Amino acid sequence: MRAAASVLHLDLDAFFAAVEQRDKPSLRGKPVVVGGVGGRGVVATASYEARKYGVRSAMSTREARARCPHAAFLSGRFHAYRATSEAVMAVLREASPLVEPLSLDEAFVDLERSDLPDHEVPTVTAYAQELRARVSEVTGGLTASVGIGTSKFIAKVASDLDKPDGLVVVPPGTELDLLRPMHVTVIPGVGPATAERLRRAGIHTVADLESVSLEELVRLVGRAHGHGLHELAHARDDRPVVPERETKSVSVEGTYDIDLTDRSLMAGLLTRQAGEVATRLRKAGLSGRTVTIKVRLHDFTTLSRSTTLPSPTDTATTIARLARGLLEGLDTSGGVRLLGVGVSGLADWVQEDLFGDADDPASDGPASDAVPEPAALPPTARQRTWAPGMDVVHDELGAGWVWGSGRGVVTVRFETRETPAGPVRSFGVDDPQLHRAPTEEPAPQESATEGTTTPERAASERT
DNA sequence: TCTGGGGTCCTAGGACCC
DNA sequence: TCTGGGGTCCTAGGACCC
Repeated sequence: MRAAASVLHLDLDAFFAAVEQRDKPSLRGKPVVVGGVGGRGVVATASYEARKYGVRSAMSTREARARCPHAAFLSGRFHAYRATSEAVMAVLREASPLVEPLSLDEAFVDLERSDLPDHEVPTVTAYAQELRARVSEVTGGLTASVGIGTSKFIAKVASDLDKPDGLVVVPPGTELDLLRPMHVTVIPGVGPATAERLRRAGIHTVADLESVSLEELVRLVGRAHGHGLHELAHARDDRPVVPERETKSVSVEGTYDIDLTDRSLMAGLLTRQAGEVATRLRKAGLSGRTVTIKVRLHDFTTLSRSTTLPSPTDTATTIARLARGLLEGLDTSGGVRLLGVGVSGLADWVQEDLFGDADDPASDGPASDAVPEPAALPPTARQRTWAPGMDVVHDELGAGWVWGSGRGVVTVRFETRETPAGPVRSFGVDDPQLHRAPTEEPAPQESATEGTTTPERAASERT
């Protein structure tokens, strides 16, 4: 904890929803929900208009629809969020070279490294107001909530106190007065499980926590967590603002609207995910030794299996083969709702594949999952390279599942016919080995409230 | 038809080495 | 032959965060 209030935390208000409202004037002043729009989607961000109806982050989209049926449900445009986020981070970096982004919409700024004459409360307050104005300027009117305090913990708590569009400075020396009446869940790291353990021990507020001895706390929640909680409960926090963190793992996962039971389908999906992981590893100049798969069963029990190579890889075929091998040891007969592949144990160097695949612990199974480049797209079709598996294929207006065990390039054709009842959508595939079915979701880039195609209509029509 | 996706960190047990 | 630590690496699961 510092002597001066020189740690700033900035949080963009309802960020994803705010970007959508900025870019689509028709959404301003209306409830907007950004998140997964499929059958098993959850809410990432709800605009303040939607929050009035009880819509919250992490709530299932199904429930959000029930609470606020007239909201616009959007699946998100991450390139727009990233671009806006980068503009904000650039503003913060003008203020201080020490900026630590926590996510697209949040960052810490170390004001000790700014050119402020001092860090007295009036000085940092005026400075933060300037910063908020700059953020609004470069983002086309987005608002941010800011907290300033003597540590990361206090700054973060402060930014939460006056949302949205607020600014709170916690004067040095008043930290415990602020924290003591608050519920233990204000402390980062205290989630539902820890809160429940503490509750059973009669600990509800930070003041309660403050009076618990370190030994008791370690007994309750474990060594590392206990020490951390003990410090934060006394408002002691010396964590520095660190601008860059090393990546520890890279992973891709997906939850499917319908539980998977077909093992070859699962193998195909893992293969595709492995390809995405490999691509991202290479882009980042990374490779890793440990390949992990994640499998969530129909009843939500989550399993992981991992294997470690003698040397790092960034090769799609190797990651895919290991992932498929790990799946083989699992009983998935009850159905699988989520599959994922990750690589950890990262090295920032890429080594030539000196040993070929001979050293792989799981060198059985097919290795050919090379994927050809897709051809140029005709206007009414989407051409997809195909590995065994399942995929959502979409154009601007509709979407459908396509799955199969064939390989190669498949063309999916979309047609719109005008009828007295309105436009009718259809789609078909040119490979008899592939099957198709409509999904419950509209095309990912479309708002559900603006879609013109119902799943039923898509299902009833085919070429 | 409750419950995303991409991460981080911690714990605990077993293998193995000295 | 029995007793014993400590340290490191690996695996699996869980809590948490945004």
